[in-house]
Amino acid sequence: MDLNAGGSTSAPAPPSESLGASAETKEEERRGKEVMVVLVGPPGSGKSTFAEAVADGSTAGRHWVRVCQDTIGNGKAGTKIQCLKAASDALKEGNSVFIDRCNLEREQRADFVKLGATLHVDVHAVTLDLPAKICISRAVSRKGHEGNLQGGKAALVVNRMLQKKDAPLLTEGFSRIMSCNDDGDIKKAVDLYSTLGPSDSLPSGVFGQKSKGPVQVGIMKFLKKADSTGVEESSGPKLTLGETKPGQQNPLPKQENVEAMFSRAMEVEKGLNDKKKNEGHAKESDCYDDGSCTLAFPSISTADFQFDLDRASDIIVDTVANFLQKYDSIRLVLVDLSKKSRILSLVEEKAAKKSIDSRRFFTFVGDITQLHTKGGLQCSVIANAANWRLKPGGGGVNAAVYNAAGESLQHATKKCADALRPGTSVAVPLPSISPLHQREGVTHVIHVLGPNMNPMRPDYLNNDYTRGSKLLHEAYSSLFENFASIVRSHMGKVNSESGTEKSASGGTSPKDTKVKREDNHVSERMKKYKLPCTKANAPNGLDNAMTSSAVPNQTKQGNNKKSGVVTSKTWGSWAQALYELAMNPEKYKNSDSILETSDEFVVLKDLYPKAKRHVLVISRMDGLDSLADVKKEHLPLLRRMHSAGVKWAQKFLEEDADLVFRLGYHSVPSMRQLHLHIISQDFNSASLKNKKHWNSFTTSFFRDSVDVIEEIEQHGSATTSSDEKVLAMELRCHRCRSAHPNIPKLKSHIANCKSSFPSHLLQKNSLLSSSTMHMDGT
DNA sequence: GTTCTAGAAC
DNA sequence: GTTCTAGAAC
Repeated sequence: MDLNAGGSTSAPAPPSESLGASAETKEEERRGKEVMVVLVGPPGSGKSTFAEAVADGSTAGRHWVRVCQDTIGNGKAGTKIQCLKAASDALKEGNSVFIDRCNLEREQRADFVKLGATLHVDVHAVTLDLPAKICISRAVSRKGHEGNLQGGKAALVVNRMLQKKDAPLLTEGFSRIMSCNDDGDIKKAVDLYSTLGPSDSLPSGVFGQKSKGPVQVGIMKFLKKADSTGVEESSGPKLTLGETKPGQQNPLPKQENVEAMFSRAMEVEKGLNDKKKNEGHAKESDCYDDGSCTLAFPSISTADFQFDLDRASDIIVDTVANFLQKYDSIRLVLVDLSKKSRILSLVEEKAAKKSIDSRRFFTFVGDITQLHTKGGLQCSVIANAANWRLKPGGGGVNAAVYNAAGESLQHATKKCADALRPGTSVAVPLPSISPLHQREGVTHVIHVLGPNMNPMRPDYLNNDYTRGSKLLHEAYSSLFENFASIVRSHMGKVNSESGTEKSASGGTSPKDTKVKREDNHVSERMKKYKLPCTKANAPNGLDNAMTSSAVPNQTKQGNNKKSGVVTSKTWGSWAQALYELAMNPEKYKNSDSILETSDEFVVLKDLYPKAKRHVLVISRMDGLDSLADVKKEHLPLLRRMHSAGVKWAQKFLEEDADLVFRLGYHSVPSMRQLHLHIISQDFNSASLKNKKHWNSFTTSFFRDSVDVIEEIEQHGSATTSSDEKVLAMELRCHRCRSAHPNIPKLKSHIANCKSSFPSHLLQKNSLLSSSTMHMDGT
């Protein structure tokens, strides 16, 4: 690492003012050569040693003053204000200063930077960026430390401090930032400052920072991740900013200078990236040429669904930026028919503002079904603004895509999904017989359903833009992830010959990790539920995204007929496990978790039991998702589910007579498919972890089975008055009602609380214990 | 529903 | 430093 690169320039005096060479102007002249060096580093990083070494070893006639907060109060630790005063005085007297305090947080440094600006002196940051271990061991072992920070206390403090560390940035107002990563760097920095003559100045910019440094990261974020472009460590003055001509003083960067620096820095980085790309990523341009990595998509929801264009354009730019950051070698094109399209111009404007790489995301005016033949743009994947039935017709993009693709798209779509929920998408491989495939080279169509703000269309959101924006965000994310999944499998095929893991994954290693994690997550869940992996639910790294969107809410037809298939409540993919089990219990008959199966219900041990005994009686009726769906006609079912629950409680009581059981439903369940909880009231379980868990079983959120049945008998439906607010309530013991500050404390309380249960539970037949069982004979 | 994690509280 | 929670992601 060449800390000296850029040269410490031996500078002749700047041209002085020609008029009135008074003492004052001489003072002015002299100013600008003083420098304030803000040392940044935790205790033990060697700040004092650094400052002393320069002050003592200065060979060029510059006078250095060390301002040390640990000694500033008559040899004892003082305040920041004292330091500021001392620094100010020293600078005014023509000295240069070292600010010898930790200065790890931006806020801590800000006042010094400000002081420098006021006095028109350069402010440098020198970061002593040694491994935490070293700092701790030095801080721990030192004796007689000025600030009395040594021993075990020091380790604690160093660790705490490092957690809050903000690396210095040019934008804070530093004209020069220098990082020392080891003792060698420190020595070079000490030499550099020691040999700095009274009228010398050092070049501005960032020096000696590893690639993780803040400036680089910021730029990389715009242009590409450091790891993927392989830009080497920025040793030396990559950013030769504010070139200091001999003799020219080096003023603090003003805001516009800083901006100029950044844009230049970005150019430097960009050049490097381009170079790298040309050298090592020739595939990328191939990939764009054959269109295999390009997705063309229309603006979702902004036409017939009347979504606000301004909001939509924000969401597009936002999701695109996120997506491009996550993946390399992928290109996105927003397409609209009209040249005057407002959404295109809004998106263009906002994308430019966000500095999104225009080679990887741009807008295109044309027909999305004729991009190749009419527009000369090759895109292997196009998105369709679909309707929820995934049917052809309607108008706009949907009609155009189905028309252009022919019947084979309908068949192919049907194989993948029956319907879509707003905010989701489904990728459909386009058969090669499709004219769209043959003529335009489109291999996949991804159907997307966005939120609807048009009262004449289904799932009207009534101007609820909170929900609408969320859904639109989800829609684009889902679309892009589906696209990434296609590209991955394409790349896998293309590169399968080379056989290396990296090439097979399309080089998107961060995402690979993520996919693997998801797989683990899914298989873990499968394992826990002991659901054998079938083709339908098998976790598959490449197709995961597609599978999960292709199997949305309704996996079976005729579901929930009463409301026309799509219910108001949407269920995430994770919420489908009970439904899947209820519909196909035979698939899981070998599972230990299933205690009983009948035509009407399945009894399952809860896989994350919240008490010693916790089982679910799951209705098998398709379309009965939760208590809200229950009507009088379901009463016989509810009674039989209740009886089954009582039977199992009885069985458990035979094994442990101390248990007490409660049977009931969650007002708003997290898992789809009506299920009755049978849970022992000890709540002694490691799976009971949070407030929501506790309150869902001990507040009005838990609806006793007996009450539910009675209510439906009387009113025809169960009240849903108790909403999810009660889940956030304070933690109270379910027996004595005492309040507890957190879950661990609550749990230790309930382990010992012997109070009787609240009378309202005792009076009803809500609780089942060995004594009540005997009395009731049930 | 769980897991993960940032950050608040201690 | 640890413990705990709340929110996001899945």
